Amino acid sequence: MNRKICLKDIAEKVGVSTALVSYVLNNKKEGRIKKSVAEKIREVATELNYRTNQIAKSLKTNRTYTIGLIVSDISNPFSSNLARIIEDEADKNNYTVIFGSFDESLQRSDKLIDTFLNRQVDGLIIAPGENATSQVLLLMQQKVPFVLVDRYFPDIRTNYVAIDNYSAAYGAVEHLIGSGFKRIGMISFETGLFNIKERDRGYIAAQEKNGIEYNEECLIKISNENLPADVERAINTMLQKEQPIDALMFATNAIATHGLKHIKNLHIKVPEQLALVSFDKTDALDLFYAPLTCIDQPLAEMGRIATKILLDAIEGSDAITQLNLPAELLIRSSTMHQ
Amino acid sequence: MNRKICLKDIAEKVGVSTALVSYVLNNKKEGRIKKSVAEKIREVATELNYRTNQIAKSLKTNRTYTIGLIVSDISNPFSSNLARIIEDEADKNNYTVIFGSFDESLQRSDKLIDTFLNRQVDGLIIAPGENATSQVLLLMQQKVPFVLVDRYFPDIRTNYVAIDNYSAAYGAVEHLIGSGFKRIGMISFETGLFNIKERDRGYIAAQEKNGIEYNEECLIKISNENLPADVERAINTMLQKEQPIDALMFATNAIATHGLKHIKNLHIKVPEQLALVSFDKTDALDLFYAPLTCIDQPLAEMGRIATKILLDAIEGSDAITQLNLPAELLIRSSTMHQ
DNA sequence: TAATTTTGTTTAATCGATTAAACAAGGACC
DNA sequence: GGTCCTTGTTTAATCGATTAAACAAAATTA
Repeated sequence: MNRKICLKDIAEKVGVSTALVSYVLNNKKEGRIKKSVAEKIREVATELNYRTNQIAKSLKTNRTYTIGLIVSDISNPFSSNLARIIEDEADKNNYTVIFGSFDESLQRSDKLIDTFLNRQVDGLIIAPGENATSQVLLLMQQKVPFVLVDRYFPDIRTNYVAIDNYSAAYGAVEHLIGSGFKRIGMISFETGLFNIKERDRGYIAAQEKNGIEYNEECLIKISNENLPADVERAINTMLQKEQPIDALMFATNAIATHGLKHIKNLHIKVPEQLALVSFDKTDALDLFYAPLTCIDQPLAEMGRIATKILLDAIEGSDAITQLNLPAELLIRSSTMHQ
Repeated sequence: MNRKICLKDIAEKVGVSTALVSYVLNNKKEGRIKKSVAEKIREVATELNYRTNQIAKSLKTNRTYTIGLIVSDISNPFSSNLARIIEDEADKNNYTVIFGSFDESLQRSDKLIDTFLNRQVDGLIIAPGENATSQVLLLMQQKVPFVLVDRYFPDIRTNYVAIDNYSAAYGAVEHLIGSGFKRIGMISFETGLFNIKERDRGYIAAQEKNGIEYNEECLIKISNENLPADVERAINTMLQKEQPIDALMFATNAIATHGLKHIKNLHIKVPEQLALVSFDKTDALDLFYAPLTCIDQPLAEMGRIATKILLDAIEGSDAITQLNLPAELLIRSSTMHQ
């Protein structure tokens, strides 16, 4: 790259000190600086095409106006949509976002946090993985401003914005039961993640509450590693029981996407043979032959609020905000008898 | 945040100069430093939980190990998938990615470039918008390392990685013609973007080459602003002609997604009444009742190569690499007569 | 007129690293 | 014993900003 123009270049050209240039370009000491000089400085700055070196500025001011976004996979539509909201909200406040995906690996998220802190981000927005409690505790101890989104730890007092997963699942199952479905399956993750466990719990509770005996075989927890194969196997299992399921719930959009591909291949009629509900809302769910009834998380709100909370924390607030927003159940063809 | 540990803290605790600490932690002057001292320094660094201040380091070394990714919308699956590839590739080389979406606004992309350059990114990966030529020329003039992806300008000699859009569209149309479809429509963007215009050109050329007279009414170019409404209108128009189309091609995944929703609502049989082809490959296209024949761009390759080219440029290479990769036509139900 | 205030600007320290160059002490060589 | 290397470490400049404090000159007040 070309040698860059710095304050000194402007200062020399105008014949003043760098301090004065800095004051002018930052609009400080407004009343004190002679108008003609200020004008001249601004003129020369534009003429030389001056560009603030944020790195130098950050070193001195101890603020990078950067926030780090850590998610499991930025290419998951949930994450990329969230990223977009956060980007916009950050931008409004002159922040820039750096991001990283940890693929549910504790080691990778450790490394990401480390990298981002080295880069002196002003704060972090994290959708933490399983077993990330020690990570989070460390951040608290180091007094790093951060907020968790989507996923959180009920036992740790941190900022977080998420939905009420229990109620969301509960509501979805009640809707299924109300629509006449009786043998409701669910594919979920074998995980310690609280948000997922809450979905499981809601699924179970709604059935018990409505006099449906909870059948262990109907809640299949798969691993993230072999997602596609595990989903297929789970569906096959639940359909091949002597009492096959008549409704199926997907705990996440990733499970749903693979589940739908399989169900499609099996030429199963939805909802006649099998009703379906999924968490999240994606284009893929819309375009399935029976558009899916889904639990639509208020992504825009989550992203906006999370960013807001983080920026407040960065500004020094030590309030802790914990928010469980309601998710909306969008009822569509996949659970409606014709 | 807590006061941070810096080199000086380690130096004082060990009783040496900061220079020595820096040498040790960066593994420089290997042979020269007494082993016991080096060990002690490393020990104290861990003990104090030292964290390099990358900002300070960057200021001195003039390298941030950051690359800026500028796309129209990070939440578009094409962009987020690309972002993920770039992230992984960057990470392998110890780079971090900052991103920004410009929503096809020239002004916003100008601002993003400005912000990123102020932050001293080492280089940029850009999927540039319409009329961005002056932007790009400016980057060249300032000798900023950058590479364009997906979109590029044929008249400007820059690094780029994209597909061969003309051939991709041409091939898709030939496939349609070969499958017996005769009145092929296309919904594209009214834009100056070369990659889109190439798709249009391929669409037209393939028909002419195969003795199908090109009908202007069958290529409808919409605007990005009212995409959903425009897509619906375009489809209606092409279906309501006295000679309705029997096949339709979507120029991008965004057009396709909205188009499919509409076609679904119209209960059109695919491919019996209307065959469909789309650029890009997304889950949504897979889950449509007739999985879409699509032009699958080699995203992973594009992302990897683009990153590689950029890193080379950052390292000082002034080679210009221009790559048009072939895209694969995935033939699926939406164009196959039963 | 002297003291004080205001206006306009500069000086110089600082942020936390890196790194060329200087320096000191010990060992090898003639 | 003097010269020259080696080895091991420190000094000090530097990156490009910010900003408290100092300073000088002009204007106001007493």
